[in-house]
Amino acid sequence: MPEAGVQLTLNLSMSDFVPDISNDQHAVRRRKLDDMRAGGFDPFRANIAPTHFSADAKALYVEGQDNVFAVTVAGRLVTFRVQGGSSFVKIQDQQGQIQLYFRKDVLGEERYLFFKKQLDLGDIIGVSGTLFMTKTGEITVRVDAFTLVSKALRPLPEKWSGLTDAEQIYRQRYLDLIVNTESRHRLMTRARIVSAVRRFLEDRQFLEVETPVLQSVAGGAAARPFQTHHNALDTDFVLRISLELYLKRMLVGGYDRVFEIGRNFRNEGVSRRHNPEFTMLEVYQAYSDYRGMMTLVKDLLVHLVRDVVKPTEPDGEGENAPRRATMKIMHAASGQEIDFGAEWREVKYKDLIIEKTGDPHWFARAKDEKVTGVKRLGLYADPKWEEFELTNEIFGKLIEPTLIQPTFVTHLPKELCPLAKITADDPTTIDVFELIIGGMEVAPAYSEQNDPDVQRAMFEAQAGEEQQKIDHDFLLALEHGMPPAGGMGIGIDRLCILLTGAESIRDVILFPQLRNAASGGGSAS
RNA sequence: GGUUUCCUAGCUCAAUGGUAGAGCAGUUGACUCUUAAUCAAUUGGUUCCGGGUUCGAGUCCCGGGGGAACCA
Repeated sequence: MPEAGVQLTLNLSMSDFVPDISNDQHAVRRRKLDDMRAGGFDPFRANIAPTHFSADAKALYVEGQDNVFAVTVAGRLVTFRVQGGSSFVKIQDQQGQIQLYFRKDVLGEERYLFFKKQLDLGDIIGVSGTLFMTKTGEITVRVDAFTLVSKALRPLPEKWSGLTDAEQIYRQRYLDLIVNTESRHRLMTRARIVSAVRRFLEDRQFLEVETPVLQSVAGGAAARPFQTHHNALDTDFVLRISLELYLKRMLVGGYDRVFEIGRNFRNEGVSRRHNPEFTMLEVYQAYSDYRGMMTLVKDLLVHLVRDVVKPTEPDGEGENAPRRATMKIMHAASGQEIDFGAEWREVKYKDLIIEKTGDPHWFARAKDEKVTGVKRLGLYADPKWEEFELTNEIFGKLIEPTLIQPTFVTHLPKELCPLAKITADDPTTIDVFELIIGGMEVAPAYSEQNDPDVQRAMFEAQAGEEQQKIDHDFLLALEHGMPPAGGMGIGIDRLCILLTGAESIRDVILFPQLRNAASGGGSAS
């Protein structure tokens, strides 16, 4: 065995850098890098100018026109098949993979040997050459020249199984993206969804704005905020839990159609459905109301399914049947297909509760009768809960999870949200809907409360002992007059779970929040 | 926060309480149209960390760390 100490010697000034993992493959790759540098070539100082991404390059090829189209492409080496004097490898870029064909008689002895001996899976290279089709029908670049532009000092995960360890997938997402095609596509779809949402709203004259993350009062939702501190101002801040109150100030300011796509932070549990930081879309439209928002959100989701996700289904029998466009997306948890193309159900909250309890007079029952009723349905009921909480337990546990197809649940009890307008003919409910899809709340929307006096009363009632949590600056804004408006919010992460068929919120967030990794020598106390 | 469960080579996984293995990757060699290329040889281990039981612990027990699922 050669001297490992020599192999690991770095030609860099940061000589006290010690790799956390040192293994044979790492040492071999580092030695190759050292050899290259000793020979006067440093891959980290090299670059090339690609003319095409992989798929675009392949699309250039015209059948029968071998070695006519010249391209320069770049990417990471993901398969490496050396076969004596000729070799097939594949590189991967943002669009996918493309095969490259290296020949000793084209490149010459020296360059071919460099290719064969100094390159490893995971390295990033650029090549120039011409397109041709192999015997087996794969469009391939016949390489005339190549450059190594980045050396991978660590090996890629296994090519067939990919990376399966959930922890490593989240902590080293870049590896997941390199080797797991499904992850790469899912997270790319997320990026496209966000981008399509922006375009959809901009096409309808909505302005995208950015409001503060650091706030004095965390308003617009009921959640525990993260606390932080500004040193120079010597002031405590909280991270926002909602976008709502600042966007409404924009309505007061005369921006009639606004939206923000931004990160919210909630200092609560972490689960398959919850990440401490998550992305929220909120939209406000002056002179609209919750019914206007209903049309908007439905148009938006139909657009996203049809033009971004683009699901297909087999058109005919058999495994090789052609596929046709559909509006159905598989919902793994329920085993059902969600059909975004069908009529969307609209139903009042009260009607769902009455249906579930079988009691047409449920809302007139005394509190102890409601406690009994909830328990009879097999749920836990705490006598200390408010009446609306008892009722909402039925909705949350027994009704919401069963609403798989897109369903607008309207006219929720007014206690559930202090920021919406009271229904004209029913003082116990508000003019809102919650759009439920796949058993999850996807989008709540309101006819926004713009009466400053009613709003103040609602805040005061809700705050109870914690009057200091009332956002008086927001109330001051309302007193200057806010136009009637519809407002709507969509949890982007949950939307992406639905539209990509993901199982967990962590699968649609690039870097989900985890505990600090074990520091290696974790000692027992 | 509770219950269950997982952590072994770079990766994917084996191993009745009894010598820690395989595939891929790597290394060496052969091979000028391969498709998880093939063939031959071969390197590689703090079994998450710390204790304990035992003649003997990857395996059993206790504590800790991290992940996952379910519940709250």
